[in-house]
Amino acid sequence: MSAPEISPPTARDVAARAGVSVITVSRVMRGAPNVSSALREKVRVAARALGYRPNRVAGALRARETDLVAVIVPSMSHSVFPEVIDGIDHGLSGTHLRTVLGITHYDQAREAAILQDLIAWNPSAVIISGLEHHPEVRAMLHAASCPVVEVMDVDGDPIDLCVGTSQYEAGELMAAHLVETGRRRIGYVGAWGERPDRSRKRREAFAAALARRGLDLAVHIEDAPSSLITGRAGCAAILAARPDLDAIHFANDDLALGALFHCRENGIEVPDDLALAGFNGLELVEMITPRLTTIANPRFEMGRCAARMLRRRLGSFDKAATDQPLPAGDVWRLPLVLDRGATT
Amino acid sequence: MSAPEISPPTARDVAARAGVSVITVSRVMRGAPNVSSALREKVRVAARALGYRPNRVAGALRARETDLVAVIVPSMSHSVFPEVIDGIDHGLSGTHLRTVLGITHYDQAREAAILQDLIAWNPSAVIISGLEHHPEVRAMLHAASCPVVEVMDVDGDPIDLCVGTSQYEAGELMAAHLVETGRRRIGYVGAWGERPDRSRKRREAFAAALARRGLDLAVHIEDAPSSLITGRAGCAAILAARPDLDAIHFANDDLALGALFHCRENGIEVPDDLALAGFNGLELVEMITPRLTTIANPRFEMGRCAARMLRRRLGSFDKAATDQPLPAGDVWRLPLVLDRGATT
DNA sequence: ATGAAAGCGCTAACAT
DNA sequence: ATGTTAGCGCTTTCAT
Repeated sequence: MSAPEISPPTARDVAARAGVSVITVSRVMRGAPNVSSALREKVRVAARALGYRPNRVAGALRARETDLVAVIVPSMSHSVFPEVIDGIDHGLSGTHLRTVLGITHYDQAREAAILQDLIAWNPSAVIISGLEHHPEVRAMLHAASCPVVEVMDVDGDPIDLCVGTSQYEAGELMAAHLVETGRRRIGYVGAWGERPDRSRKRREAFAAALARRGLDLAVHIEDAPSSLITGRAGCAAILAARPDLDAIHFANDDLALGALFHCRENGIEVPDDLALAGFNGLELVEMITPRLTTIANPRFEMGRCAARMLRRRLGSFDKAATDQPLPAGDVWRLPLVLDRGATT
Repeated sequence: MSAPEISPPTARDVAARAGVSVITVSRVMRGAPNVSSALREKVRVAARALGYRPNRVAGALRARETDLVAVIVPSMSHSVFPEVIDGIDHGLSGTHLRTVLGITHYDQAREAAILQDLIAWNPSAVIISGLEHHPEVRAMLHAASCPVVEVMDVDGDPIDLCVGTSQYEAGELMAAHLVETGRRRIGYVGAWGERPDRSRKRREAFAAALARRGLDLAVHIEDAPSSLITGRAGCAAILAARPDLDAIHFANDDLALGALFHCRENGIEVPDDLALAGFNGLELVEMITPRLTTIANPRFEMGRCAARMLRRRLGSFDKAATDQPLPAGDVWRLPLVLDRGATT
């Protein structure tokens, strides 16, 4: 509280103590070449004695290199984006790169404001969720003087780097599976204006794939954020309109799981009366009985790949890791895996 | 790729265009007083024309105020910490404060390294999970020239600010509930060396409260990270040793949920044969049948309060929000709410 | 291999 | 109300 507010030691203090110039301190601290081991050692001793840590803000200003990675995601309230962030953090470990977080809450205006604010930090990279952005956001990303990774989705026109899965592939995969296992009266339940846009892409691909097979799709979109409760409500709603359905595909696993509760409470046998299918491949979905059908979306891996892609671009494979050969190209499409669950 | 790498406009450029001095530009951009509306307008026009955004790194260096909040959490792989971060982000909105993230993976050495790295950014505040830290971490936090909030737990000796719930209270609450509802042969299942330490505190309080009632506690700790799978395994293991148990308290809801699957698969009636109790109050636990007993831990709210506490300390209630009166004191203990679930 | 000088882009402190 | 000067702490550039 009433601490004397002592300011931390600077490179000058270390230089004075070690009897060298500030620039030598700078070189030693950065591990730069051209310092004799004698001086190197003197500086190390002095720095340790004073508890010196280089001020990253000053270094960043002068070197025009902040080592900050702006990570912009739409939400933290389901496990998808935290897992992506976890993957990013994992992929960034061993570098000095640090994640600065922005949460848009699926609000494009907010996304623009956050990006603007983060870009003012002169980040070393931007990782942003999705390929669909407000024109202003696209413009800012294009103008950014750092690498940009768009993560999650590969169906579109990336600004720079991109890693994700194909939403179209997901929709087709699920349509093929449900039809192959004999379903013909198929519904789809989404939530909250289909945020993120990826869910709309999946639905459209799903509907198109069914159409190609001569089937149509009953669609119901709940006007509420995606959650178990919303899934339960959505399931009830679509069945009220179409009690004959033999399969429902949900925008994600949370909704599908909520639907499972509706079915349990109403004596609907899953998957015999009704198949339930989600998207994401959450751990829970793979444990619950009956197991739901889903598509495993590699969330952690997408984050990890985004980080590795950045490091490749930034040339920051300082520590090890260069041994693992990275894929070539600026768009990495990761595989989706169908989990048939109990629907066979 | 081969972009001309044009450097963004600076305050000088704006000043030149507006025919004023740089300091006037600075004052206008910060909304500082003592600028005539005529100049203010000129600067605004010039700034907009050039697409000028003040460089936050330079501003931070000079003003010795970064507006970065170092947020250090142990994990992103279950929903607890993402929700805390969501709360922090919410509580920080309307300020220029930005979250810089560090994930320790429950590794104290890593925690120290991350903190050291983040402190070198001269953050405006540190929010860190838990009260138990490596001595080196405690020392760094004490030496930090910014406010520090320890979040999650209030049972201990806070360094500065603190907001969380009482783990001891949680343990006692659950013991009282299980005993009141007639259980007498009680077990406890934890995971992974009881990380975070809070789970150990809860277990100890739980055991002590049972002891006061003349009951002892069968304890089993799985050596694996907390997850549904681990909960299922832990439940099986403790029942193998103690098939007579009539209640098991798990370190968290994930474990308890996994246990529920074990019970289902083995014809154990919950809660009639065996009561299952967790901790956290996850949405899912409140929907599943039978509903598990749990204690709602206000994760989002803890994050939000941490941010509000900081803003109080930093005096950054710039926009509105001052109307909501903040609690006094530097330690906020938030309430825990028992959710009896199906165990009555 | 080492250092001196200059300056990154901004804002505090001090004029006027 | 406006500007001038200085300098945050570091690293680039250019000597030596």
